[in-house]
Amino acid sequence: MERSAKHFRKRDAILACLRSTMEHPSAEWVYETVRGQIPDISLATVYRNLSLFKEQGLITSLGTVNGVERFDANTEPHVHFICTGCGSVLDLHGMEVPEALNSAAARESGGRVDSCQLSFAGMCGNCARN
Amino acid sequence: MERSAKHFRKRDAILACLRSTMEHPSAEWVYETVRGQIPDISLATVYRNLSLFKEQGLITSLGTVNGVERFDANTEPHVHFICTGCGSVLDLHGMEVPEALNSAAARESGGRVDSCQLSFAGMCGNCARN
DNA sequence: GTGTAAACAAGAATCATTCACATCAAGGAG
DNA sequence: CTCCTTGATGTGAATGATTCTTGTTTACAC
Repeated sequence: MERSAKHFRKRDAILACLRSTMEHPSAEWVYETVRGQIPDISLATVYRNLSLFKEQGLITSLGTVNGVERFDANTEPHVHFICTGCGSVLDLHGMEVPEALNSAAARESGGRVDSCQLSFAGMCGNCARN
Repeated sequence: MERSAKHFRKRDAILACLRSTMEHPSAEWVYETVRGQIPDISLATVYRNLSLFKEQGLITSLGTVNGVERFDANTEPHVHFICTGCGSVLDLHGMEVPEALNSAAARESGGRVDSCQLSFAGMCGNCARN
């Protein structure tokens, strides 16, 4: 049975927020941003829905940057650059993880490979200048 | 000036512990393990020295697995397999991150690349069977 | 209306990590 | 040897991100 849009107002707003940004945001960032439209949303709702989306495969986690988890609504495999200065995260385009690595990983681990993550860390242009 | 070995007894024990295991351990694991030899070591000392070693480049961090940070005394670039079931981490040998990606990352990010991490996530042989 | 189930808010609880501060050990100067 | 400085440490409190608990609200089915 279809549910009304209103029933999922907040859940949808959280997902829409993630999908409309290139920020690779934290839970806190999503909370602050969604609060602009829906002032009575709570942080627990953001956390609850983020982990739901993650289970459902609608978003992925980049892991933690400076102790806080960062999310990405772009579930296509792609490469990240993480600035250790300011914590910003960029997508790097035009780079593929060679497919051969994936099956080699499955073979070597003796198990099942679900995902793969390639990321570079360093200083972004801004932070490198300071 | 050289310092006596005794002055760094605990610091050295922490580093030795990291170097003698393939566990990719957490701070807690290091604490419990070193405590076998040095019962009066404290968890703060473990944390303190781990972040010191990290600054000095003697160890690297894998990032967090299930909310806890994991360390690796093998600073050679290599690939990891992380089991999302039991949290174990394996080294995958015979895989290189193509060098071309590194310079492409530096170019695209407009900054400086310090490190690179490639990891696969999935279920290890044991966990996949359950 | 009544019942049901999911979504939610608020705040408490948890847990990894860090901090503040007092203490201790080692080495050098006198 | 005694004083002094320096860095390493233990203890316990503090922090901060994340999760849990409980009671409330919402939308829908009957």
